[in-house]
Amino acid sequence: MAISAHANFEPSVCTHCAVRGRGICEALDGNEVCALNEIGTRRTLQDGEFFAFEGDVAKSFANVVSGVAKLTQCLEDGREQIVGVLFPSDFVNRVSDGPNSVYPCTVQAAGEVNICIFPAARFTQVLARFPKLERKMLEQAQKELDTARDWLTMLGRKTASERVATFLYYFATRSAEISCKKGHAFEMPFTRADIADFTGLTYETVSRQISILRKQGIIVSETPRHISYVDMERLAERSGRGQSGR
Amino acid sequence: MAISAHANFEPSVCTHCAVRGRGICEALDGNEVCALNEIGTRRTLQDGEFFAFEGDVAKSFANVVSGVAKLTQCLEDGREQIVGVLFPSDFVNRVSDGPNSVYPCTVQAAGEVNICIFPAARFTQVLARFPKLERKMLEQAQKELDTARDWLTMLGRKTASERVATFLYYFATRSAEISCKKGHAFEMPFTRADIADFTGLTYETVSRQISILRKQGIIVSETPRHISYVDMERLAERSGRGQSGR
DNA sequence: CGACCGATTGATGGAAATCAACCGCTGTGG
DNA sequence: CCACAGCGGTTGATTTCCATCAATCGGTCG
Repeated sequence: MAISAHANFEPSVCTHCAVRGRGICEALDGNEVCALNEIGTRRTLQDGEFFAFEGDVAKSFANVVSGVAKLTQCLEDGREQIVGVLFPSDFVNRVSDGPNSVYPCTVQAAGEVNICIFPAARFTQVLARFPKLERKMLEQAQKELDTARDWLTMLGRKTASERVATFLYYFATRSAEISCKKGHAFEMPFTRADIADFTGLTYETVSRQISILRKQGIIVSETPRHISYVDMERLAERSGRGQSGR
Repeated sequence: MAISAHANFEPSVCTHCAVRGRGICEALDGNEVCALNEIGTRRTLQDGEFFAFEGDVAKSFANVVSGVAKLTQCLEDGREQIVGVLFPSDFVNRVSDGPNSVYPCTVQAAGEVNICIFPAARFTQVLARFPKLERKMLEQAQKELDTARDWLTMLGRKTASERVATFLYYFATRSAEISCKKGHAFEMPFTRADIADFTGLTYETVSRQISILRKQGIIVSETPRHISYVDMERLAERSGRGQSGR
């Protein structure tokens, strides 16, 4: 007997996955997501562990399930820049130019990160079967592009204090989206040096700017990496654009 | 009689179009491209003319046919940053989030620009018929993202002289790709102020850095906006990354 | 012709980098 | 068990690179 379109064969690992309803998996129904589950494997990255290196051939793609990862680029003398941040449901891939395309940046865990890994070749086959998946990836790529462009404006035109405010606003916003909690308190997996690599500053300057925000009561933090309160209103003012946490 | 799959109904305006073999149109064969031609209209933008404004609802998309356009973002006090450059075959669109999505940045002609305009709603219908088109757009979005990320590293971590070298290397490379000419001479539609908005510097600093490159013989230019020779090798060295003109 | 714009170059100032000292915490080995 | 090394973070002193302010030039257009 043919499988009914309404029978639900969704794997339980997917049903219980924190990002089932977001990101690329959202595009597929219970039966379709089987195809992804069949080729996907779960893995945990420890703090600082790398998933991929800039210039390596992209043999596998990955969906972030929990935690935060940074995308970085380096200049040959070691100067480093964070060019992207992956939150749960964000997808690392490289479908652009054939099977031998390389990662344009390094992917490194900031804190513990759970990912769902897909072999690139097999993912590409699945992709060919589900146009909905491709549409979802296009939408994600355009959102990432919007974000990257906001950061270009930050790096090109904002002052040190605006940059740090922009970073904190962005991180608080995304953290709240992910955790679905109100109140904008969050755990920060980034060190001061990471924030410096994000904002194009030095870690000393970042530290000073955060101290100022703390003294002004715009943020409250007991330890450097735990933010217990964020005045989003005033942070937005200081970030140089009404809504520029995007 | 049914139309043969091999009959060629490609409109002559497409056949003779400078970007027929590149960008999104490349994805479609002669018959398929009819669908785009039916909804597309040609238009010429004069130097400085705007195609779209940041925050406007994206009612139409456009393919650049000739010339160069800049994508810019502003802070409310007027500080400006160029966040993208459109060369022939680059496509302006916003499929991400429904029919009421807004342009994330302003699109402005730098010099005379020819574009092929598509009403957003009708383009979306055509898109639904041709998955190949969507794939092409995904590839383009990922390439734009790669470019934007390279620029993040430029703005976050490079010195003034490296930034100007990076800009010139990028522009010379893309100009050569488009014109398919060897020798890396090119007409520069950007003013010093535009280059400043690209590199996150002031126009005075840009002018000084270009003067230095001229004195060192790395570039030769009779008038400020015409570059008659570029030593790509030495320019790449000065740009801070072996291949970072991308 | 004079006004204006884009560009160049010089003089000066300031924001952030660099250099440096020190604190608290963690982990480790004598 | 304590000494101490190492790391992340904070804060102060000094330097530097680029922004700012300013003067001038050549070309174009009304």
